[in-house]
Amino acid sequence: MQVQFLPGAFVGTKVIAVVGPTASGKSALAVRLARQFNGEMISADSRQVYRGLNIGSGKITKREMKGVPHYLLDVANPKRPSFTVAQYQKLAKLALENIIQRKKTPIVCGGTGFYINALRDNLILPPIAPNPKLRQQLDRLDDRQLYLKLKRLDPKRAGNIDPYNRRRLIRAIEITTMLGRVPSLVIKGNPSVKGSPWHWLMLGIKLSPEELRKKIDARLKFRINHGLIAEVRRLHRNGVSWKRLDELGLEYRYVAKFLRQQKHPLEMAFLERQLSTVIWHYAKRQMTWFKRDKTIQWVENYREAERLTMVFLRKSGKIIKIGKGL
RNA sequence: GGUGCGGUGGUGAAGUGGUAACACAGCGGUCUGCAAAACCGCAAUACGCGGGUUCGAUUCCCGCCCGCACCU
Repeated sequence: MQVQFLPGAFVGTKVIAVVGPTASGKSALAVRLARQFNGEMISADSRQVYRGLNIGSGKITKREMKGVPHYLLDVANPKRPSFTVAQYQKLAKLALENIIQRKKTPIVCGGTGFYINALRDNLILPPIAPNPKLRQQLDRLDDRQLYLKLKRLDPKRAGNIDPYNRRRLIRAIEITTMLGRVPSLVIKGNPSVKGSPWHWLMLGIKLSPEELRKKIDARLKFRINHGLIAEVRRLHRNGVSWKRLDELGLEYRYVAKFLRQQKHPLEMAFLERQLSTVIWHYAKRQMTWFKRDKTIQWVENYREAERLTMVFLRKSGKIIKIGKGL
């Protein structure tokens, strides 16, 4: 019996998330769910938010969307490193509310675990914007000095921070420094979580390491043969600096290096191998992030995802079944 | 055939008469405004083979094997 859901047939405070490592097939599965369960997509990908990063970021194409609306794609300018989790949280929340209001099922799909958590757990992100001047100043200090400084300003935070990670050290100091002026906002130490007003079904795509590696390599090959290099070249011509491309990581970082060095075409093989392992590293980092989240239910195929979704939506939701016999 | 140089963990590459750096790859992990980023930890059945010198050899000597270069 075919089960379908009529538009507006259930009221949702429910949202579905599809997570998993890169190249695991999240988008395809999520779109399929969206079509079956009257959903709309919210991307949770820190690179797909940028305009012009398409092939390299694996952004879904118009065609692959199959008519399902997608949010949080192409919302930022790649030239500037302005986009952050905080920004994402804000925009995604708006999109989420909008979708829910229209009685659709929001499906959050992406591989940026931090973004998903920020949205889902309503992380309280300190209301302190990055301060470039202060950062520049702090950047002159070495790790040890930064650590000691933080320890003086906010011993609690110093207690649980990674003392060698200067990027985070700097941000922590930035927060306490700015926070000092606003006593009412003292969330020093380890800030927290507000909790979500919605119910979440967390679906994770499970793949064996071997399978995943194969998919990564196949996809990479495809990208290289279908305009990846040209995309990066174009981005640079349009004003995205080499430095910025480097920050963007993976494909953008290594293809940019490749282009800059003007290497022989033979070096292409080297580029491909290099990218393959770097992307693999990334996938592993994603896995260690998702592994920690015990609320994720791991599925191996669409059927399992579909089943869980059905159960999830049915719980206290109004569902209309349309069987053959109806 | 001769001469020279070299053979160190999966790969690259240091080094020492008292059993061996480092980098990469591998594996594990952190994560509250750059998160495809940044950062941390672990393991390694590693000194070509056989002799000799020595208290002790990966390090010195001899022979052999293999690679590279040059010579005939």
